[in-house]
Amino acid sequence: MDPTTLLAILEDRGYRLTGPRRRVAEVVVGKADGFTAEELCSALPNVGRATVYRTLKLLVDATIICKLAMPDGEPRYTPSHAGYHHHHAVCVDCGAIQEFRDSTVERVVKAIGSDLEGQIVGHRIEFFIQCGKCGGRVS
Amino acid sequence: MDPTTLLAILEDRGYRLTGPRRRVAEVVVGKADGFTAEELCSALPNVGRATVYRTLKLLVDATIICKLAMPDGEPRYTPSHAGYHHHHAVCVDCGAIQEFRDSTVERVVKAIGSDLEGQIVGHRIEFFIQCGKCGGRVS
DNA sequence: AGATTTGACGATACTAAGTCTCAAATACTA
DNA sequence: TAGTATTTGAGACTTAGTATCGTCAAATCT
Ligand SMILES: [Zn+2]
Ligand SMILES: [Zn+2]
Ligand SMILES: [Zn+2]
Ligand SMILES: [Zn+2]
Repeated sequence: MDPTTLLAILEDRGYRLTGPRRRVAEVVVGKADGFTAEELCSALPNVGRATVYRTLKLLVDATIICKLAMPDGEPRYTPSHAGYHHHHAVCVDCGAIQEFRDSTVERVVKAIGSDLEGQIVGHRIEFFIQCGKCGGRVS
Repeated sequence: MDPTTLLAILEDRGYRLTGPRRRVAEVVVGKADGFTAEELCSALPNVGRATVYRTLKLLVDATIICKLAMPDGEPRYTPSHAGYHHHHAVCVDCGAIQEFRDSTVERVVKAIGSDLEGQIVGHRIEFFIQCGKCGGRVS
């Protein structure tokens, strides 16, 4: 996604197109392999921390980026390419992210849900990998 | 699990059975529905924060308790009943936790892994539910 | 039992990640 | 372009957890 499209989506949702948001958009779309909030803050020294975090929240709400958690719980953000429900495989060494969707997974999720007491309101599925560059076998 | 068994496991792993650890064990085994680290600190005002966190880490390493994350990322701990690999369904309202294991899930995980670039080194699967008590349909 | 060794404790300082506040700046609207 | 609601950002604050280090006590040895 290019910055202009990203900003258009925010505009459609009723947000103003401000300088700081433009600058955040510019950086976010360039981070194909995901990033942490702090990385973004460092990359944008003249945008306030609060604004960076606020904008991240807007982008997550707009499903322009995804927020996911590393094994230790550290949050990581990644530009979302798919327009639909999906999950992520994250390289634990370099942070590279692959999105995937698998209908079998979703079917199984539904099946398990019917065996549990209560009603499923959400699920989280994340795979942790070592990518090819980082020493993992390339399948 | 009763406190004595829990402590025996720690002892087997080479740790000393100290007063603070006994007290932590006592409280942890009573929290069937999971708890946060801060809850544990409050429940044990005469055990230092550092010791509470250190003991939690020991218990996670010994697979006596599981550490999992709520949708917003807040960590939650829960006594583990299963001795094998499993996942969790957490009530987003009251924090009640169900453990589950499903061989289909694990098979699908393996299948997806072979489609991804790199090698899977771990996975996280969590379901978020509303339990019966909290308004969710009882299936 | 008493002495020794070493692991564990806990008060406190510190760090990291993120949120809140509010006056000032800015983007849209008419 | 003036009016107004939104947004910004410096910095204080909060929350969750870690590091330090002198003190203490559990296990071991004699
Ligand atoms: Zn990698
Ligand atoms: Zn899914
Ligand atoms: Zn519940
Ligand atoms: Zn599994």
